[in-house]
Amino acid sequence: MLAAERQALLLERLARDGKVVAKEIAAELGLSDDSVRRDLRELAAAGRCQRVYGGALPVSPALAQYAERTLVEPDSKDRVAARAARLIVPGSTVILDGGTTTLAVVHALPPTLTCTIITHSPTIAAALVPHEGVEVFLLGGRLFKHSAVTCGAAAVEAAQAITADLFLLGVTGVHPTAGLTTGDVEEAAMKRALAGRAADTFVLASAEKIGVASPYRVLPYAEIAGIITDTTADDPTLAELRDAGVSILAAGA
Amino acid sequence: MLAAERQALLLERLARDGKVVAKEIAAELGLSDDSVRRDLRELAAAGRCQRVYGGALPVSPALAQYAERTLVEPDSKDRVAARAARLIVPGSTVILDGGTTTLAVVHALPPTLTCTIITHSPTIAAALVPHEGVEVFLLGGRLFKHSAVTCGAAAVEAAQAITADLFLLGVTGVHPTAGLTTGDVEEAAMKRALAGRAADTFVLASAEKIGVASPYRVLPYAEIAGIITDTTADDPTLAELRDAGVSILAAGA
DNA sequence: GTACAACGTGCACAAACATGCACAAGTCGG
DNA sequence: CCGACTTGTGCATGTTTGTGCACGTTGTAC
Repeated sequence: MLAAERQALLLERLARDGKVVAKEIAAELGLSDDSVRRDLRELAAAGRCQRVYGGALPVSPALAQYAERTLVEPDSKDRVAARAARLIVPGSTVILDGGTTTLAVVHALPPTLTCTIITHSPTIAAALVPHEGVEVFLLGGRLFKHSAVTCGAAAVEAAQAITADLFLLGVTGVHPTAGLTTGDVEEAAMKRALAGRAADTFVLASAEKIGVASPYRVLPYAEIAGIITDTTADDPTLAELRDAGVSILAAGA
Repeated sequence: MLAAERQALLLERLARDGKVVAKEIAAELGLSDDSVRRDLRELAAAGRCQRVYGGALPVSPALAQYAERTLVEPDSKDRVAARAARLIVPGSTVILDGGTTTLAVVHALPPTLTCTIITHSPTIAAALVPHEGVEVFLLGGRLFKHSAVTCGAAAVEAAQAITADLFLLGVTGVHPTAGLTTGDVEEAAMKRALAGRAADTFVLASAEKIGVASPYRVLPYAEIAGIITDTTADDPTLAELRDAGVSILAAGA
């Protein structure tokens, strides 16, 4: 096993789990603890991870926070994300929205996947670094502290320059009459702009978002290709949507 | 379970529940009360929580950062970063380069600082999220995996749209004849473009970078306002640079 | 004021660590 | 084609660091 290969794997684990325990990895890969420690030391020197007693943590505490959260409660988000990840065809160009659900999509990606991912979330971009085969394009603009994504006029303008096959859209509410909604007007505009740049838009909405309405409308149902949700049997809201002609992709448990 | 991981979890609980009871956490995580108490003591010493009889309470996030730095002995990067942070005038617009040294600058910023920071590093952007008073503008473009910053034509173009008072530039080598250098040609071009957008450019170079030459030239000495480094007495290279008219800012220990 | 819980400290043990060394694989120049 | 050199890996060494227990002390509650 090559050193570079090993280090790439370490970074990947770091991004996925939010931590790496030296001894565990060594046992798993069948090599000495020393080699793993050496690698972690090098990565830390290069500023790509933070060395701690017993293993290593990601550089950005913000990332660790997210990783920790998803680790503690492996919830419906992960199931939805796994289903969404399967929509990404090798070689295609995909726009990834910001948010914890789309971040989970990154963690669900096969490590060997080759594609182009466009995003307006620095967090998503940072999480994609270990994925060697993924070309990442970051949309610039003013950073909105609330959700840590770029929004506003500059970001919308930057979006106009790109075209993609698929847009994975995160929302905070999916409601039969209110439609697809989110909590910030600028974010809504940005999501709308991104939807306009992709051939197909799929909405990622775990069960707790179904039937919920947030203040700002993002898109009409006519402009999306489908909603990915974890199937909690017969949700009445879901049935209502399906009757209205919205395509539902169930993410099995 | 890693010690750092445990402490992160404690902080998370602290933020979520507003308090932590030592005994409860110990039982929940299946470790001794002592370890939890030790962790809480350390966190309290670092100013990240307030120790009380039976557990701990959160402390205002604004105070936390200051205290944290006083305990941990600053390495040369931190000293350089702290000196650089003092160059940032409230209300000004600053371009922050990518890299571990500039990331250290973010950590060295006073929590109450109000300014605008432009960066091409998603990591820097994410780290700035907690700084309420800092307006963050992220430059979009292709993400370079090696150093996790945006580079290339699109990023350079995005840079043309902005203007700043100050640019804090990170390099991998400062050499008397080779000049200011870095390890990637695209990165060098991006750094050059950023330097062109700021009134003043200061180079951040901790001691181990002085006298080192990397493959690609970034800027001639004539175009920078000065170099910030930690003063390791009389480095011959440093003297040579000073003789050549380069302004040196010493970051005291 | 007494009882009990929480606390800090010292100590011993174990785990993780850095370092030096030896060996194998690969590279380069002769 | 061969030998000197470099590089990476694993092992053995001594050192550092974290952990849990025992003990005496301090704070809180009744």
